Amino acid sequence: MNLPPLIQTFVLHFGEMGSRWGINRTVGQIYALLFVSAEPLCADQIVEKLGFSRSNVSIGLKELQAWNLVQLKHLPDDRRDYFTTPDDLWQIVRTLVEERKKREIDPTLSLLRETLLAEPMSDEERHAQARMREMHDLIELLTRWYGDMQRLETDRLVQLLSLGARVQKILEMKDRLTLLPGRKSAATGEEVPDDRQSGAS
Amino acid sequence: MNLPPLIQTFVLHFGEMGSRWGINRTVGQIYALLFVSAEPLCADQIVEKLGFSRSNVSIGLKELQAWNLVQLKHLPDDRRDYFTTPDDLWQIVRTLVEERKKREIDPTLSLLRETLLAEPMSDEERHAQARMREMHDLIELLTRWYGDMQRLETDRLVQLLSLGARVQKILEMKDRLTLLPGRKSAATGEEVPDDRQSGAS
DNA sequence: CATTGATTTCAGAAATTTCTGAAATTCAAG
DNA sequence: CTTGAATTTCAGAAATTTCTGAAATCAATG
Repeated sequence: MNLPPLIQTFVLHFGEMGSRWGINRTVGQIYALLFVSAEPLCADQIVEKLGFSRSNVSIGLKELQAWNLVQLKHLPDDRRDYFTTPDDLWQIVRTLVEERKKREIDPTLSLLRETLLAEPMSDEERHAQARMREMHDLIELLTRWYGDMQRLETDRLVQLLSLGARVQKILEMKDRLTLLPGRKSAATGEEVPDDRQSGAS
Repeated sequence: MNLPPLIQTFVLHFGEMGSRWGINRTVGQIYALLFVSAEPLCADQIVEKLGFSRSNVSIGLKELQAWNLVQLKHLPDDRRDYFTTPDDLWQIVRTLVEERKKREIDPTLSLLRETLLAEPMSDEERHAQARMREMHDLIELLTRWYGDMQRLETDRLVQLLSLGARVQKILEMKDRLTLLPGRKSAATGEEVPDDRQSGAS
């Protein structure tokens, strides 16, 4: 491995982490390297820096492409493919979550839905089914929430995340508003009379 | 494998999913089985139902205990350990997230913090460090947010999740309130200087 | 349409992970 | 203590995953 120490540390760490996430070490390291590199790299440069075999790098890059985690660039007068990660970290996070959802959550939801249609043949199965329904509902709640967040613009999302627990206060305010008779909930967004005086102070 | 079809499907699926999550198939299956079982099970019952070797089950259970994912029960006049999963699914989710954070996020944050202290020796390292800082800040934002959510009572959390994108409307309302000069934010009840974090993008 | 260089494929080697059965350990009760 | 049921440990077997180098494929260029 042929890297400045700071970068090497980072690359090795991501290799390790990758393997805990079901991503193989090589792929994790390649990604980490691309992530910190100022310029796009081609396969041979990666071979040179990480010391894997050419074919291994090739397969790793293909996997990263399958996950939509890298972008292809081309330099003029050079037909090699050069790879980078998106500059925008939020974009990376979105992609990561999206792909994991596609591969893990969605199939699980389908399986649960199917299983819930079956007629239980025993108390044992009846109980299992009840449990699966709980899981199904919870995953669906989370998924729906995630879908909503995914759609927000990054700035809004960051704003919301930064708010953290303080959003709690807003919910309490919403409750107060909701309690006022003859009004619709501000939170549900149906008809909020534009009256900024009401909840506050 | 000695299970009603409905349960078997579920157990096998979770075995597969487990392996994508860096959890081995056996452990995933044991967990799934415990999850849908009405009664606590002891190691031998698991052996009987899943057909693994006794020692394999023993190791799997130990791993689940290390993850805090199972509870121990004892029956009167029986010194075998019986295992269950918590009834409350939200508790399960909390534990899962907590443990993954402990094993994956926290070490990564430490590594990033350390790396950011080093003096870069080249432009290459300087760029890498800038990138790592972005990552560090983003993870910290997410972690902090997660900490806040973790602390909410389940009911509040569910309420918040159910709200989904509609929370957006509330933020807009908050903005309107905030814009009025010389006022305290109705939302947070505190003085409102600008939002703390401006994000890592 | 042949040449050249880049890239991918693939079969087997190497490494890692998982699994097993036998032996060792633990611990409550006699 | 001893006994015996329950559990854990551990060394090696089995299975799976990762990695390699050689050969095949592809695609731009003269």
